[in-house]
Amino acid sequence: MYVDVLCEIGAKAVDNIFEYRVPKDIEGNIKIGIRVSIPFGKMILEGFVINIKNSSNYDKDKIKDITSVIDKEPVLNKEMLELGKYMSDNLLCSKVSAYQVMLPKALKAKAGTDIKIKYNRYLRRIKSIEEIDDYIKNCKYEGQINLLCKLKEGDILISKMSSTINTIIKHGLGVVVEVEEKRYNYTGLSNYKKVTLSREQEDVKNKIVSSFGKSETFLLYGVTGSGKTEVYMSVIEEALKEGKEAIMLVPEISLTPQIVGKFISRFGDIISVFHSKLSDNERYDEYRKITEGKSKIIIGTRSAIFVPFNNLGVIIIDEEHTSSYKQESHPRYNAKDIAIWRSNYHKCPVVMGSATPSLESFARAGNKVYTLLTLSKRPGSSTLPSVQIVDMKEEVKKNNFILSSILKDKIKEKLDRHEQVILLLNRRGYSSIITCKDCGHTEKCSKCDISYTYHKTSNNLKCHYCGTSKPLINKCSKCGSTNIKDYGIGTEKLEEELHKLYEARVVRMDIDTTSKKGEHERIIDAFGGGEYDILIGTQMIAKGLDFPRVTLVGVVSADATLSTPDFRASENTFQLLSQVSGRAGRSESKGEVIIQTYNPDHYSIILSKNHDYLSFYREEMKMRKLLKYSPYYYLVVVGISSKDYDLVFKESNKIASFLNKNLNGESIVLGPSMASMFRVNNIFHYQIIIKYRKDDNLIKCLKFIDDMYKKNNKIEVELDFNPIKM
DNA sequence: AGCACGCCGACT
DNA sequence: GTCGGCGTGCTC
Repeated sequence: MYVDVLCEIGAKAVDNIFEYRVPKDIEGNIKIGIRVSIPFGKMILEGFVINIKNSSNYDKDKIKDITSVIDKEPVLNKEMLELGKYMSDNLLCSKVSAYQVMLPKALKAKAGTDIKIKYNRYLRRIKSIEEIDDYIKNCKYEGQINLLCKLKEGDILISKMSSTINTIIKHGLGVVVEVEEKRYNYTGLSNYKKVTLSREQEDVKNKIVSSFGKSETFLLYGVTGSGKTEVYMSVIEEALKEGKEAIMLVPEISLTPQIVGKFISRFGDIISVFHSKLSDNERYDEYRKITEGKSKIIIGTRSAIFVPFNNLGVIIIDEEHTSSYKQESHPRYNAKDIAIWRSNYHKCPVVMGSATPSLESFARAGNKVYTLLTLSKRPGSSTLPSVQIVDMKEEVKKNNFILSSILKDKIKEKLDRHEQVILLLNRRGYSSIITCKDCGHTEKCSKCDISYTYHKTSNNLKCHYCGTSKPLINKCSKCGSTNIKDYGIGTEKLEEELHKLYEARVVRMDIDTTSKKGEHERIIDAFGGGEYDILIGTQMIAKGLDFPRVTLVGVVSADATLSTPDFRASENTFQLLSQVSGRAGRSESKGEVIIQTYNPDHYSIILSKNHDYLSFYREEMKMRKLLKYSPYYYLVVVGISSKDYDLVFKESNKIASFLNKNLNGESIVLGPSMASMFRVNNIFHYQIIIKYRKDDNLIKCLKFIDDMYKKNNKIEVELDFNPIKM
């Protein structure tokens, strides 16, 4: 007996089938989709059995025996094997990576992984920030400085000990603590009551339920607060009644504990939950509940789309417009495409819901590719909040740099009435640019050419791209002047400003305050429970939160999103503003929203004022048509990167001229141009953008390029179909 | 990914 | 003369 094995190594050069012989005594244990241990060169690796056969064409003297069979039952079923094939053919990703991404870490092919980690070790600070800074001043080792700067920000997860860590401990600056990663249990909301659906909700539900057994994609366009979650739950209930299973994707579960709470209250323990903060063990536990048939519903982020249900009844994708459904690293898949593939396989409907659908989805609904369903009313008495736009150009003249007069007054008014306020500022840290007033030099990360962000809490300069930190400098690194000024407002500075202006209890929520597990929920619960008056945060506060006592939402700067170098900047701005506006006035009291901007005439801002999605859609579609962007054209980004600057430049041009010659006349090849983050971690990035409608040569050409550079390990070529960030 | 093979600079 | 730098290519 012989087998085709896909080995664990992700490198492109090894992403091929290797043939092995199966010793007689373990033949009975071999199944397709099972993991095996194999000798590979001088190593012992793991791999997936992709095929079983009786003979082999490979040189009889060179073929080796399988070492052992790892699993009792296959980790990949027939559907997963087919899906992996589809992914590697269509995304041009490596075959192994397609399979690995479907599995929890405990079931991935990876020699030496024994998922039994019960404790995590952290390095914890035991001296004050000032004392650490003093030590850094006399320290000349970059590794220590970087680590100490991180230590000032909080505990550091340690994967293995190093001399750097030992030195820090020896000097009494930190200690190693072992923390048990507790099971992350969601408790159901005790006060949750199943509500009766409105007429409109009932209609929508019936349309979805009547498509059970068919592969159909619905776009559920429902204004914020129109009760999409209730519809999802009753659809899932119907699927369960038919003995089927359901997948529900959400943008980021720790952002939406309230939704999870509702589900658990209604459906109990037949739910598995997947989110980014689960430990490997916890994820494996949740996964096993599914493979053992104990779970019928999975609620989770992107990767939950792969769970091996055998009798899938419905797939729901909430907030379908969010970028998190697209994976931004190696198998660059979009969970929405996987959902549609699985819906074809299982003959079940897909429901994508949003108050501000992506232009792509809404256009498909217009072309009847998706079926449009609408929820236009907010059930009960709550109404959409009133939105006011403030021109910050005028406010600056009055010396109001952070908060406008009107926003200041409104905050005061709400505080006096003991109501709550949410302030959104899509930029973390204290200030975003550190500039020398004498020579104009801006402090930038030495590896990435990105301006440092100053974090006052830890007194660090931090590169938001590569994550390295160094202490704040007090003189210009170019001319030595001490005349240094910081510009730009981040959440930390906003917090400080609020403390100056009001006697209020303020809580800040951004990556820097929520990196610890469970911290997210703690802040949300504490704010919801009235322990704070003002919640400030980055866009992570915009999604899915529901606080009845919030009557004012302030957008401190709508321009941060609008000015990103991305053709979706307007769309993202409109979505963010609409979404954050929906946080105000979730109950009887009418909510108010104040948007501060330097671009008060921009259509994405004006139209969000009236919650006018349809006008925004029409306006933005005109731009997309004019500029030949999605959804009128499909996009592929060919990313070319290398440590060698000259080589990237040369090869990028080669690739571009090859594409120009070989693609059909209708496709547009742009570039090569420097990527928006040209140098990150000392690697240079170029990109070529291809816009196309239909091009039979496209996949062939890209596959050719991909194969060609598989052999070249000096240069990395990465293909991104329908990119979200550019 | 890891390891061997192979071709050029600085040392006991 | 050799030791060792890491560039290149292979692994069923």
